[in-house]
Amino acid sequence: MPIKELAKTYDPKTVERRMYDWWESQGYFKPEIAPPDAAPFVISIPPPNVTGELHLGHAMFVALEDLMIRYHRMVGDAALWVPGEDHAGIATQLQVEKALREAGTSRQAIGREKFEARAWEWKNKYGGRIVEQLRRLGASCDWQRERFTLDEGLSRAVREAFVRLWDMGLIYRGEYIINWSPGLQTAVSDLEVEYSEEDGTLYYFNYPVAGKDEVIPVATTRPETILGDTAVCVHPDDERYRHLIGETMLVPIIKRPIPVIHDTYVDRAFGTGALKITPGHDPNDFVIGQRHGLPIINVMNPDATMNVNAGPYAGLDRFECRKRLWADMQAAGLTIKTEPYRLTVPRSQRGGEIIEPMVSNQWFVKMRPMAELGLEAVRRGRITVIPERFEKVYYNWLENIRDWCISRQLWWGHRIPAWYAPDGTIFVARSEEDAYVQARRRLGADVTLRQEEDVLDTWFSSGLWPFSTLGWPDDTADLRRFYPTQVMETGYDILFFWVARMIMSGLLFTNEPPFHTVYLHGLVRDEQGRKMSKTLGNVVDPIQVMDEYGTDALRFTLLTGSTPGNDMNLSLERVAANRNFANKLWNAARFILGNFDALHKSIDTADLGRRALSGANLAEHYTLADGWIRHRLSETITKVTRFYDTYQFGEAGRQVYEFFWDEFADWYLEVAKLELAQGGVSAVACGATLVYVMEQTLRLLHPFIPFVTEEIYQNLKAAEAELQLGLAPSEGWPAALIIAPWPQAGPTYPQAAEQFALLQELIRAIRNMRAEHNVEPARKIAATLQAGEAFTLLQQQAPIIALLARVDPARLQILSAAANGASEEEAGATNVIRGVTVRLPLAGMVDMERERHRLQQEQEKVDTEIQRIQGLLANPNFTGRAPAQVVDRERQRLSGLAEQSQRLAEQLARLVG
RNA sequence: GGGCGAUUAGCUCAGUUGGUUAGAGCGCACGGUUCACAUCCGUGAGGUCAAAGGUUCGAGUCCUUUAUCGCCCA
Repeated sequence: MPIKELAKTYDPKTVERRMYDWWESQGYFKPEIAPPDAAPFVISIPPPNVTGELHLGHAMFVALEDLMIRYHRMVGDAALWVPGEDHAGIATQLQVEKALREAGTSRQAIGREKFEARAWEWKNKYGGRIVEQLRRLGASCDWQRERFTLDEGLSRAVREAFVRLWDMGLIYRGEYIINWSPGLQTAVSDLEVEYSEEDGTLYYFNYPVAGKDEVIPVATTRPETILGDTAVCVHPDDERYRHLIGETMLVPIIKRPIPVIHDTYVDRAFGTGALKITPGHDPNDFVIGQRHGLPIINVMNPDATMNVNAGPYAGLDRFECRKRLWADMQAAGLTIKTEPYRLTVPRSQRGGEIIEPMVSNQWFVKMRPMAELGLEAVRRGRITVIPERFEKVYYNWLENIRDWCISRQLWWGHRIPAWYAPDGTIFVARSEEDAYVQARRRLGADVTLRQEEDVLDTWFSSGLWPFSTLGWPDDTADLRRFYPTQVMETGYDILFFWVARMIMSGLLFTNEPPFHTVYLHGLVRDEQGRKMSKTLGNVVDPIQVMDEYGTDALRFTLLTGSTPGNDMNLSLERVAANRNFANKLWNAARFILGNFDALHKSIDTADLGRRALSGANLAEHYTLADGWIRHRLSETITKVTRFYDTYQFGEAGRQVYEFFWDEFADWYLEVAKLELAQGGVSAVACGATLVYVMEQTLRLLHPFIPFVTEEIYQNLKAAEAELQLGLAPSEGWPAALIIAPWPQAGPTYPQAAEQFALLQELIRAIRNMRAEHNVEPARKIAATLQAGEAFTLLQQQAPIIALLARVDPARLQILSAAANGASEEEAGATNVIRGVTVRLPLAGMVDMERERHRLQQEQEKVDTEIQRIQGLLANPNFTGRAPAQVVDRERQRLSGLAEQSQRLAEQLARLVG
């Protein structure tokens, strides 16, 4: 019966889409495929911007989260990955506005309602794109549970949360200094402002005292704010100015009178030792202003032009105003000097425009009480952060948290559920109806309400994500079964923006931490460690990488090349190497499948009923190599599972990689060629081992590289079933690898492992000697092994040695220790491996002088090591304090080395003599 | 100003309770058309683990100081 032959190389393009669609159609992404009593394992996706483009940050989180989800699915948990997207207020609004501009209109021209309609159109048009791209990465999300922050359910959650916060007194509205983005014409939160050190100018000038011939010199970096000054402040103990406290000053040019006040906040040594106070446009001045009951004057319009309070400068842009005002002050003789100055400029995280601190009427969340909850949860270990060091960062931020400005002057977002009565009374309610009910009760039946125009910060809704996506505030079945979630995996750059806020709101609204573990990954940078940016032109597009190398290669690279919390420099060479790994798996499978027909015959001719093939019956027929590779597989399963369970995914991946390539492919497969060719029972045992190890390794790798592993698995399964080889796993072939049970470590074969290791060393030694002496690779040579205790072992395994070291089987002599060198007459290369002396009689090919030198060097190395260990063992501190295991190991090494040294000495003596 | 991270082979990176002779991929050198794979195979070279000090029987790993680069907070 012919079985389907695999292509010579693995081609991701023909597999990925088909496989993903199949998985999804089978319902494998749904938690319901696990038994109803299975423990849930839930991750809420970090919702990407609905109109965004896939970047490597997305690829990173998908790789990590999909790995965890797939692992837990295989472990048998009810794995649920809740997908969804974020409406990303500012970003999306900007895109829609840009489109409107291109169409020759504007948001203001079409009005709020039409704008919102356009934004939804935009969302529907481009929103599918990012989702498609997540699928492309292999994300095994339950798409039937997909949510969007602006959908009806989540909007309801937002209103509910807002109302509850208001009722608890944790939301307030008022005039405070906030960060104003003139370009976007909205307030932004503290987190959305970045500070950059830049070269600027410090302007020194004299503040004239009204009615006197005195002045107070002050300095500022922003002269235009002079127009909003409401005081000059000096230190109470400052001899220079003390006598002027209480005097009235005149604001330059506009000549508005303001007082001289005193406050110990002033640093006498800095600048002139006197401060101008602008409560309307400086956060520190705002605080001083409050302390002293100073009036607040706002001198700017929302677009950062000067307003009527700026008198003659009204209408000018702030920077133009700065120039003109300074020039006018110069003319008036008020200026002293200017000097270059390094200043800290607040810039918008989005777009980088200069942020203006401005007093404005906004909505705020009082953070202290919530922060306490958030701190407690982590302090008491209800939430663990990986890596741990970010806990400190988290504490530090929450301990110094400031109130959160949540209102945005945008149209795309959750409109704040607050209504104003004509008299200014605020009614916060879950719906307009509710607001009216409240209002009518207070203000009479004919009251009319106007809803707040502002929308909420996008992060307000994101903060509810882990529970709002599961149905909160309703007590849904999903919420009961899947909340709290288990792991929150995301980039460390949004620890404050998002993670901390989810923790706080989860604790406040659901009384539970929304997840027990926070796993933070780092940024993906370019090969030189630079941040990827469009302007630098070093952006790597994950789609292109997947096109070229396959999704699995990209995933494996991201997963094995990074450690939690650390940035990663992505190297395309590494992606290529991992593509090669996928191909290696593919070809190993191809080899195994290619032998199925022969195996079929072996089974028929071997004196074994097919039913007797499995398990213990076959174990009797395992060869040394079978025992060895099965032993190594068991060890690998144990180790790798431990790494998965402790979030050391990179190490887990590397371990399987090395096991598969360096041990299974490089050694076992080579041995298998021999066994299979011989036929009979041992061939059958070999076939069983091949299938078993291959299949188990595919399981270990599936969470990393789902596509190639599933494709191979399906081929293996189909071929085996067709030929009825009886080599299926004991519990049968699961329908798909994605739902196959996670491997359990099988029996170990320590003796086989040790013996095979000796074989490997011997074979490597022979290969090494061949290479050193330039023996043509194809040439079969003679070899003598003086085996010592390993005599029986080596005799039995002689065919393997012959094959892998390319020794002529007829001229491979294996001698017991007693029998001494039958081929002494021949000069040759020699080496000693553990107790075994290897001699290659390479007549005429060996430079005896060089050989002697090499042996001497070898012996020196061994002797140095012997001395080191002898010293160690002679130290009572070591033997007394080191664990017995460690001491024992050293003792064993010493005896091995001693023997090796002795043998080397013998060889040297022979050469000399 | 406070805090954190990085510094390991030419390059990109691993190295998690301190325990043999510090690893991988790529690159490099030499050699290979062995019927799974040249996206491959074999062999090899290459590291005072940033520097100094300390703890310890034992330090890439823990502590202190310093240097360089980067990030976060103020």
